[in-house]
This record gives sequence, structure tokens and C-alpha cells, in this order.
Amino acid sequence: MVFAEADEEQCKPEMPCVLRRAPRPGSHTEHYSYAPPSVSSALPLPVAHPSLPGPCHDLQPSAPGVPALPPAGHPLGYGGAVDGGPSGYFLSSGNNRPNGTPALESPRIEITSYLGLHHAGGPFLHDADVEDLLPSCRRSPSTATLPLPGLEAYRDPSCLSPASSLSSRSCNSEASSYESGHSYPYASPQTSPWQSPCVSPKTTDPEEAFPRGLGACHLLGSPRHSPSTSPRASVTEESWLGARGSRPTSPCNKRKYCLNGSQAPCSPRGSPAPSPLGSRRVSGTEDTWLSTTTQYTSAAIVAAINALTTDGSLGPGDGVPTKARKTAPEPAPPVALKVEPAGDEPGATPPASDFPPEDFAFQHLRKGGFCEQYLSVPQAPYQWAKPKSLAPVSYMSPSLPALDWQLPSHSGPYELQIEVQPKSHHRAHYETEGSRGAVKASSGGHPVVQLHGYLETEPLMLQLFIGTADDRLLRPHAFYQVHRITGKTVSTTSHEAVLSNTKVLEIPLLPENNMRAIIDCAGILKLRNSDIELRKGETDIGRKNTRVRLVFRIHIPQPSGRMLSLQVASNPIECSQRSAQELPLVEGQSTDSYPVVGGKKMVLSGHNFLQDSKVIFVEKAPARIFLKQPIQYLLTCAGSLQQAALADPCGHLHMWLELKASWPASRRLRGRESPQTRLVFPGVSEFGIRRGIAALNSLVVEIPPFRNQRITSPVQVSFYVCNGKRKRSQYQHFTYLPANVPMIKMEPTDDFESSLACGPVSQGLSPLPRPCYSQQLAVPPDPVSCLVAGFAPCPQRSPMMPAPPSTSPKLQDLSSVAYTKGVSGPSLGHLGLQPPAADAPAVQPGSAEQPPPALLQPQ
DNA sequence: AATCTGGAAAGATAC
DNA sequence: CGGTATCTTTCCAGA
Repeated sequence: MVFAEADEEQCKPEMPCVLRRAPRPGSHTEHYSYAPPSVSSALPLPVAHPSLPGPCHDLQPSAPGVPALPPAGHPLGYGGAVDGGPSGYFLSSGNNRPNGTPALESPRIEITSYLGLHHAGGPFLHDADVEDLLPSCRRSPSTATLPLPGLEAYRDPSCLSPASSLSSRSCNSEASSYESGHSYPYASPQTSPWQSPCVSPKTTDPEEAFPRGLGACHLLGSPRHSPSTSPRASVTEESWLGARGSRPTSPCNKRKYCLNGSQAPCSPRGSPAPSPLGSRRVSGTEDTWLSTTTQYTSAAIVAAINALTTDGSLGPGDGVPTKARKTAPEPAPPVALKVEPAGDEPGATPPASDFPPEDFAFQHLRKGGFCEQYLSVPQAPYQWAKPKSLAPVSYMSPSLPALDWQLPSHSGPYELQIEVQPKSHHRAHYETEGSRGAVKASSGGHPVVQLHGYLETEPLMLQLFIGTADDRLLRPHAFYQVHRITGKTVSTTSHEAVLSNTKVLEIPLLPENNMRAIIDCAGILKLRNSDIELRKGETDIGRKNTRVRLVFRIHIPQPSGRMLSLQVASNPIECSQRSAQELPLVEGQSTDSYPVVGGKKMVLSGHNFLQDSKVIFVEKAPARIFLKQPIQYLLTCAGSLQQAALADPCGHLHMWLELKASWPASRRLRGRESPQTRLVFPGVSEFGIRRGIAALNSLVVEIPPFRNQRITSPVQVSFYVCNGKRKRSQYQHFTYLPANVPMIKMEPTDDFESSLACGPVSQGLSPLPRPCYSQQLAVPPDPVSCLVAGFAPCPQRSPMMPAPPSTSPKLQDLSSVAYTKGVSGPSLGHLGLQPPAADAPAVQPGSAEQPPPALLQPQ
């Protein structure tokens, strides 16, 4: 049996002193981080709460007994937002964003009882309230700190990254559940002016009059509307800091690493600081699947990862080295930071009235985290095209589900469906390039989306954003953004908005069109990895993270006043130039399960299959985790943050630890230099390698017999197509059935089973009747239960791992839950033995079908 | 002239 | 640490 080695990527002490190029003018950062130099210069200071290293907004704790405080004037909220109580809903969402822990005096390990972190309340607490609660929620009483004397260089306190290193989840991620529950401009210290009003909120958008069915969304997560269609289209962008060279000819524009964290002399902006993101996390790509999720073969581990990954909220200073958060090198352009009263947007207006325009802007900024996530860059006076005329939809709920929430594609009579899938390849364009056009369909046309079951006459707004396509839960892709395409060839009206850091294309769905839309207005923009990785809280890495999915959402007003949200994701789309040409891509498989005896021919459909393509079947190894080195040592190897599972001598998982430490700049090590410090995670073993017979866009392979012919329950395995050393497709799932089981097409009866069959790998397989990745969540039996209010905000969290990864250190005994239960069998999916994909398994069945009372409190 | 596209050079990063 | 393979990002040119 061949065990995959521990994820080198994760254990690799990655560039603690990475010099990341500061966002350049013209770069995407222009679109996301805007702060007039005057203000930005002060960015590094979360002065508002010196005592609170971590940003309050990142921690939305609300004591269990403390009623969440809906924003004043907050209209009936979305879901439990306005339920007022500390519903589990918010509890699970708001808290999961751990946040900063006090500044680290030195590298250390903090061990905190997970449970202890669980009390944090809902996201609706005013920051002040949060502060009051901080003592108990920010840091669990059970927190233990283990100083590491030997280490000298420490992260900037503000850079403490609670982000888990095991997931690519973007901590602050765009429209994360956390933020979503937090997207109200509360007057809080957090909103202090240090967050520059660099952004002109929605109001600057000429398209204000555009249908506001989604207006709420705009306000909520979106500090402002996105700039014009093309990032580079805006003249202002180029003009801010002077037009940048078309090419980063100078090293200044390239990422440079140094051993001591000293600033690259050439860096125009400066200061490199040890990267708090040093801990490299891998975004699920074909090469990383094993090294990430799969390695943690224990349900508990995965669950823990899920729990931890969604969090990662960071403080204002988190993620981006303080020094890196520098003022724009040049004077702020005379950009009119026009900020109009939020009230301009009826219904969608948060209690902004309490703030002067500037504050409102601040609020949005901070909510969106724009200024926080990049080096400050002056805000450009983006302007929207003239608003289209379309009756605004009736709902104005200010609280729509965050983009990283997993939602069902259908509920009750409604079903959001992708009638025509996009092509599996679409070369995304960089900001430095011109648009590469809209995503097309394989047939040559464009993707088509339709909402079935909607009989009202009110138009609805379809949201589209670029989501991830890895084996984890669907979430906005940090490195890709949807790009609005306009022009004569575009027939579909669209509008661009920004929810947190995620651009969202809003496309009206009209009853007269049968609630059907041709998506010919959506291109894909690639953001520079270096820029995104620099973003505060971002823990994903962009390298080889080039697959995305188009994610469509629709919010249907219900008679009850609540909003029913549905979501569907497309098949994965490979966005890189090279990959699109060379990497094998599996889009579908003729069989998804077969008896252990194997022997049957399975036809894979896809691209780039070669005559010598091999299909390799792998099985996840038993969940055993070992720490190969003492924690302290692990820390030194871990970089800024690591997580580790502790196992007893028998390999049984006992608890999860989230380890935080700064990586001594002077001790930067290469991953290879300290192999002994890696965690050893028996990962997967290959049990079947078959050479396929390539045909046109298809590959025929014989299903190898399973190593264990006596299984009594279905066993899910994975396989991938390999064209060479580093040319592998993403993992696909396959289920072996007990030999005596009659071979009947295993049609998942529910999402749970579906998850077993399709697995978390939401990558592209889908000749199956129902693509797993399209099913983001178990479908509730009735619309009511599907109301977002009824969903746990963080479906990633397994029922057994409800505790949000709040404040940094975490320690939760999982031995009694996930691990013991999640050994094998159908329950694995729920227990997280499977990679947490944007699929049912990660969703709490209970929350979907039998939501806790607290989750469905009427508004 | 502007927009798409495909190709590939140059540089960065991984192995 | 150095060489090579890959991957990313930018540039070029033709449709």
C-alpha cells in the first residue's frame, strides 16, 4: 500500500518572508482595495481597538443568551437574520470566523477548546457588544499558550491568521457567511476612519435604478459596485498611480522572496513583511487533492477542517503584513469619493442612516474588506452604465445568504437549473489583457439557466459568480471573478455588483422569457495570484488552482416574507491556457459504481485523453494521523499557521489543534529541508492502474477489481486520468459495491447518497443525471425548510463539528464524534471522510431537513 | 479601431 | 544549490 506523503505543501514552511508585490495600479486590487492615500497610510492600524488585535468584525460573537441585534431599520431579514435571537443559525455562522487573538509576543501554540469558542454569538451584535463579549469569545478560557522561546520573528499581530491551513477557504472570503451576517454598517469601532471611505458605495453607481431585486445583496456584501465591465477598462484605474507598464519587467512586479523578510530594494511600495500566509494551503487541484483533503482521511479531521476553514476571519490587519499595507505610493487621485446615503436604495438599505456618508462608505469598505485586504489603493470613480429598466423585484431583504453558503438547487416547486452547461475550458483573461469573451457552451452557444416552477409575474434576478471547483465546498473563487461582457454580441442584460470581494453578475430572469436566461454576458477574469495571496486572510494559493464553476443563484420571495434562495453550479471550467490544452479533463463517466469484481468497461468523457493515458484508482487509507514531531517543532515548520491532529498511539484521532506561530524570518526553511517535521497522514493508496483506450474525447478503461472483495457496504474510491507526471485530471469518484449486490444503477436517492456516489469531487463528472456539484445541498422537503433562514450558515460544518473555528487556538475532542462514527459506510459522507465538497455531505442534513427550531424562527 | 483569440515569450516557482 | 520542468502572466499578431 502506498501512502501519500503528508501534504508537503502544507507542511512546507512557505515563505515566511515572502516579498509580495504590492498591488499595482491597474491590477485587480484597484477594484477591491481603495483607500485614499491619506487614509491608507494609516491602514496598518487597527487603532480602534488596540486591545483587540483581532478585528471585532471578524468575530461576531454573541453570547448564547444575548439576542442578536439586528440593525436598526433593518427590514425583515433574510433568514434568521432578524429573528433576533441567537439562533443557531447565526451562532454557527457568526462565530465561525475566528479572529484575531491578541498579538503574539512570540511564536506559540494556542490550544483552545473548540467548545469554548462556540458560545460566541451571532453576527448581529454590534461591535461594541462584541467587544464586551470578547473576553469570552475571542479567546476561550481554555486557551493555552505555549510560547516557543526559540523563535524570534513574529508575525504582525494583526496578521494572525486563524485561517486553517488545510483548506483553501478564503478566510475573509468574499461574502463569507461570516461577512454576510455582518454586512451591516453598524457604528462600531471597526468602522473607524482608519478604514478609509475610499470606496464609493453603491450610490455612486449610476445604475442605481437597475432592478434591485438583488439590491439587498449589493448593500450587504458589497461595499460598492464593481467597476465597469472590464477591470482595465477604467481609465481611472490606470491613472491612479500612473500607468503601469504593460509588463512587470521590473522585479518590483514580481514576487520576490527573501530570507530575512527585508524589503526588496526595488519594491516600489514596499515593505515586505513576513507573510502571515506563509502556511501554504492548497486549493484543490488535481495535484493537490490528495495532499489536502484526502490526506485527512478521518471524518473528524475533515469535519474539523471544514469547521476551521470557513473561519479564518482576520482582523483588519490580518492576512496582509502590516508593513505591506502601505499607503498608495502616490497622492490620491482626485477621485470623487461620492458617497450617497444608503437610503437611496430602497429596501436594501441597511441602517446606514446613522452614518454620515463617509462612515457609510467606511462601513461598506470594511464590510467588504476591500481596504483591509490589499494595500490601499485610491478608489476610482467607477461608474455604472446607465441603469436598465426592469421592475425591481419585490424583496429587499438585507440579508441574503453569503456566497459561500451551500444552497439547494431546488426546493418545493422551484428548481434552478443549468440547461446548457458551459464548456469545460475557457481561458480566462488577465487584467492586462483584453477580454477573452464570454464563457461558451460546448455546443457553441452559451450556457443557459432557467428557473423552473416560478409562476409569479415578478422578474427575479439571477446572480452569477465564479465559484471554486475543487473538492471542497463551493465558495467564491478567490482568483477568478466573473467579468461582464457587453457588446453587440451580447443579448443578455447584466449588471455587475460586488459582494464582498466577489463580483456578481446580476441577470434578470423574466417571466416572459420563461425565467430563462442565456448567459452570454459572462467572461472570466483571472486575478494575479500574487495579488490575491497578498490579500488579508486569503489562504488559498492560486497556483494550479485554475478550475472554476459558474455559480448561479436566485432569491425567490416567499409569501411569508422570507426569501427562498436556490443555487446551482456548473460543471467545472478549466481556465488556464496550458491546462486547457494539456491536462486531461474528465467531464463524465459512464458508470459511477460497480461491484468489487470490476472488469467492466467504463467510458470517460472529457478532453485531452491520450493513447497512453492511464486511469489510476485510489482508495483513501484508514484515518490515522500521526504527528511526527513535537508540536513545537511542527510549529517552526508550519509557518504562520498550521493545524494538526493529535492522535494517540493507535492512530485514533483525538483532537484538533489549530496551531499558530510566526515563522522566524531568519529560519525560513524549505519544505524539503525539514521533512521530519511533517505530519504524516496516510493518505491514499493506489489499487488499480489501468491504461485507457483513448478515443475522441473519451477514454475507455476497465474498472479494476477492488482490493477487498468482501466489502459489505459501498466503498467510495477515486480515480483520475494521468497523462504524465504532472498532468493529471482531477479526482473523480467511483463506488464499489459489495459483490453480492445486484448491479442496479445506483441512483442516489438523496443528496446524501448522491454524495457518496459522486463524492465531493465536484469536478466534472457528469454524465450522471444529476451532477453532484450542481447539488449544493440536500434538498429540503418543502420550500419552507429551504428558506435560507433554515440553513445553517456554515454547512461546511458537520453536525458534529458545530463549533466554529473562532478564535485561533482550537482544540476539540473529536474522538467521540466524528472519528468514531466516521469510519466507513454511508455515514462517511456526513462525517467528512470524504473531501468536503460543495456537496451534500458537508451539509448538515439536520439543518436542511429538520432544522433546529432556532433556525427557522419566523421573522 | 476595437475585440477576440491563439500562441508563445519571459519570468517565477516547483521539483 | 543548480538545473530542469512547470506554471503564471504578459505580449504579440492575426482573425
